Amino acid sequence: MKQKPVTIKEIAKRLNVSVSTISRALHDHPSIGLRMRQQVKKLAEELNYEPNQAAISFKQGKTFTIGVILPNLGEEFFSIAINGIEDVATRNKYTVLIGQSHDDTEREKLIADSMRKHRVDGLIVSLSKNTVSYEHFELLKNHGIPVVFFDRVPDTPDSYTVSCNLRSSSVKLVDWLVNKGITSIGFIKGPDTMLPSKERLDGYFEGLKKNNLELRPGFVVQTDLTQKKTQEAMRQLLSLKERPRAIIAFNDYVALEAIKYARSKDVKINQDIFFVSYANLPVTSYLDEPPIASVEQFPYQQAEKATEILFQLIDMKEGREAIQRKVVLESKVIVNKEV
Amino acid sequence: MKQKPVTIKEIAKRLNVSVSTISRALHDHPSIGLRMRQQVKKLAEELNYEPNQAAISFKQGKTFTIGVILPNLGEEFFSIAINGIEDVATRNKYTVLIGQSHDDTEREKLIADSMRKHRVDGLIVSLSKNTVSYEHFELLKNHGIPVVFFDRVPDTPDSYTVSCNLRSSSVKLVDWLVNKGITSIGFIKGPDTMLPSKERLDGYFEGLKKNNLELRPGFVVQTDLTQKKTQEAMRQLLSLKERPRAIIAFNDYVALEAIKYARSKDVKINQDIFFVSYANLPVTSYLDEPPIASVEQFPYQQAEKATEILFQLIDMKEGREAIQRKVVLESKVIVNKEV
DNA sequence: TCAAAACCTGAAATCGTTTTCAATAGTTTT
DNA sequence: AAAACTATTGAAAACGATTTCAGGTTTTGA
Repeated sequence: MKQKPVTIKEIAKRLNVSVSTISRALHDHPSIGLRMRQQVKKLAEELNYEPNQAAISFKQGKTFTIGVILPNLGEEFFSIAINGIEDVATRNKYTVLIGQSHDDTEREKLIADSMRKHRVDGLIVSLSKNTVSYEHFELLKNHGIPVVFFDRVPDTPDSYTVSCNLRSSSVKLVDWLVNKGITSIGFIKGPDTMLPSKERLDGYFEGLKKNNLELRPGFVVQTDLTQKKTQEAMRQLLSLKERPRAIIAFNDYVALEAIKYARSKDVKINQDIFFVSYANLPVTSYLDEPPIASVEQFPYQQAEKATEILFQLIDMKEGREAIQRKVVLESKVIVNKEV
Repeated sequence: MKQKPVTIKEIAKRLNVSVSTISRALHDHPSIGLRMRQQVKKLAEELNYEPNQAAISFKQGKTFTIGVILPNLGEEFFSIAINGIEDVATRNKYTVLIGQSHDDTEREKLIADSMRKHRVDGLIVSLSKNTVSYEHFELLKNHGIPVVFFDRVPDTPDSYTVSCNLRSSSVKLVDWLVNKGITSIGFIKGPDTMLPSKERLDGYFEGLKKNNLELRPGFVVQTDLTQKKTQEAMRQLLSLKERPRAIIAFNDYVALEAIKYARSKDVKINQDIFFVSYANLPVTSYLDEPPIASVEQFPYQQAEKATEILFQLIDMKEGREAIQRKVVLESKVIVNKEV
């Protein structure tokens, strides 16, 4: 029952050859004869030999593990992203270590530290909404551990990032609304610490300008992504003498919360006020009055691309110059419901 | 920049003592003098020494890693459960390897295999909905790797499981509905392969009997948890000459899908038909007409308990008899909306 | 004062695998 | 037939930390 694992030594002993031969045979090293190779493989099979990963990691100084730090698996956006990471990792015969920062910078640091101690070969990160400094990741890089960010990326020019073009998609959102005849557009922005938050806002401004609309006072409100602050933001918008006809929300969760609040104030969703947002999460399909449009940010593709870059960084210890530091995917406005 | 990690050897060399002394000093071994101990620790600190986990794993034959296999992180139930597992693991200085079966038994096998190869010290599993045989986990056990299941547990008597008492909560659901004056109750059951599915159904039957209601023909329909089958199930219920006044859905996702379908057929939710379900997921709060009641299954607590048991199994290589094999938590009916 | 106990430290083996450097045997070239 | 290859294998070191066994020094007890 408690059989101890078969080692290469055991096989060597049985075949009366050296361990080096076994190792080479199992790796299809060209200098091993066909007969011997087959013999070894056959016996290894019979004995259910499985290489001791710990020993290999130790010897090679690599763990064949990549770390992933993201805010919250409960958000569909990230759980989809994980799939992209896993798929690429599996393809490369790597395993994935996942940590959730829960949007807490301290926790993020702890996890980064733990990942470093576990000597992951590389790290994929989507930043906590509160993170403003990146030393804990610099530390990793100094230890020779490459780091690639996706979606919630830092603004440092030398870091590797994959993100969506939210500026252009924000412009597109405004365009789309204006095209529907809606010109009174409010905006719920996210935390100022987040780069993607700024991008959205800039796009909103650009969209207004492009359509010759002026920014009305009180039409931009802010949430820190908590339910409470989102409600407060929504309260502010609803208290305006002249309410916006449409509201661009930071993401679908914010939109959901805002919709919920508005509904509680007897606002007729998609009649009095339209909502549009970002992320296009599957969960919104269950609402009877979902945001009428949402910007698809392709979490799977972002994560996939980030992981591919990470593996390039892991593999090529030099010649990194060839790798693009900033990858920007085009996002897409998805219309959920025609008005 | 590409500084190679400090080893115990390096410290030994600098202090002109042996590596054994360093190792002992760092572990507070009693046989090391106070002066030496402090000296070593000071230098280790200065050099930012960090033990090579791979080397330790290798030497000790333990990876200090537990594996987790669950159907789908995208389901809030499981992403909450993960938190419980992570917390307990962190407390025990373990890391967590996560794999998603995506409800595919083949994938589940592959992951279990990969976990075994990575020599995880233990495994937490919530079964894929399609899994009917458990050899792939038996294999792990034969290799001395303990396995603990939670929520979606197998029916084998000798496995360690943590689950919720769904039978009793189903009875409670029926009681609650009857108490509201609703006696015409339909039931959307899950796949027959799942033990928890059977439990729910049994509870439903028991609840009917207890309240002297008889099972009406066509009132029990089945879904395999896909959207399509859920819609089909709902279609069947709605096509009955006498429709049920309330429907007990397998879980919140099924309920959401069923509600969506019903809505599309112009059924007035919470007027014509009431929905109740299982899981009590946060996401349902965004619906304007959510299931009026849901059975809270305490994913965090289930996962936490399962992980605690796993660590008991890992630590006590013998004396396992003391550990309870079947832990059943009481579930609770949560009322979302008074009728 | 001398033996015994207490205290502190070092040498070396060990874990499983990979890899470098040789070494042998057999084969081809000249 | 000697020289030069080629093909195949082995021996041993290395990776970093832990641990057993033993050795040396100091302190304690009588």
